[in-house]
Amino acid sequence: MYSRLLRAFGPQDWWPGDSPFEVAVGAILTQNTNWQNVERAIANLKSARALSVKRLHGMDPAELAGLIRPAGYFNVKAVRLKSFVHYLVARHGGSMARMSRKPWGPLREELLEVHGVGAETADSILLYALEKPVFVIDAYTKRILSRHGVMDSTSGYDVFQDMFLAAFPPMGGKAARLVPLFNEYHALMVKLGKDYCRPRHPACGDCPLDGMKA
DNA sequence: GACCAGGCACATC
DNA sequence: GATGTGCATGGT
Repeated sequence: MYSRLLRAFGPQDWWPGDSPFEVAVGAILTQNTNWQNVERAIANLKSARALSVKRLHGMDPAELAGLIRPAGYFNVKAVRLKSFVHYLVARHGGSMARMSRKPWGPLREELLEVHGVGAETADSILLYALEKPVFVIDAYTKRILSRHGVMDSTSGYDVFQDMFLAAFPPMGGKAARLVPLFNEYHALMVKLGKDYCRPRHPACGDCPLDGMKA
């Protein structure tokens, strides 16, 4: 699947934030939200000089909500951003670099404890901000795999993720090599989901995956 | 005007 | 454990 998608679409050069912290903020803002709207919110934060751990940590949630308004769910996401920043300060001295020194297994457990950070957001932060070898499952991935008969659509997040990981050989101490692959693979799934495997489009005649056997 | 977008927490059965 | 609901803006 990866080979076909890469051949069809080319590298996606995905999620280029200016810093790991910005990527983590984007991961929360993009929950169930178009990335274009997230970019507006991030631009607002930047022009307010608010895109830093220190500024967000001290900011009133209502003020933060006003800045991230274009991303939707702004009241909810303001609280979630505050929760994440609080966690980052309390557990890692406010530093993504220090956070990254921990193995991703314990980090994932910590992130899932943060209010507003679920499995996908946690894995997105681990892969795209901290460059840990974790595969991200999202609505696109679930739709594509279930529609192509690879997975049951009702299966949970971990079932999808385990299936993906099982498809790769054990890497031992070289798991870091999977990071660029997982990064690109997930981005290609999103591309396919956006352009071909859309909701209420059961048949997509020129899908790059047509003819594959599950 | 309907549908969609890189989820999550919480309530209810 | 499965299912339903609120959260909200902006593009197509």
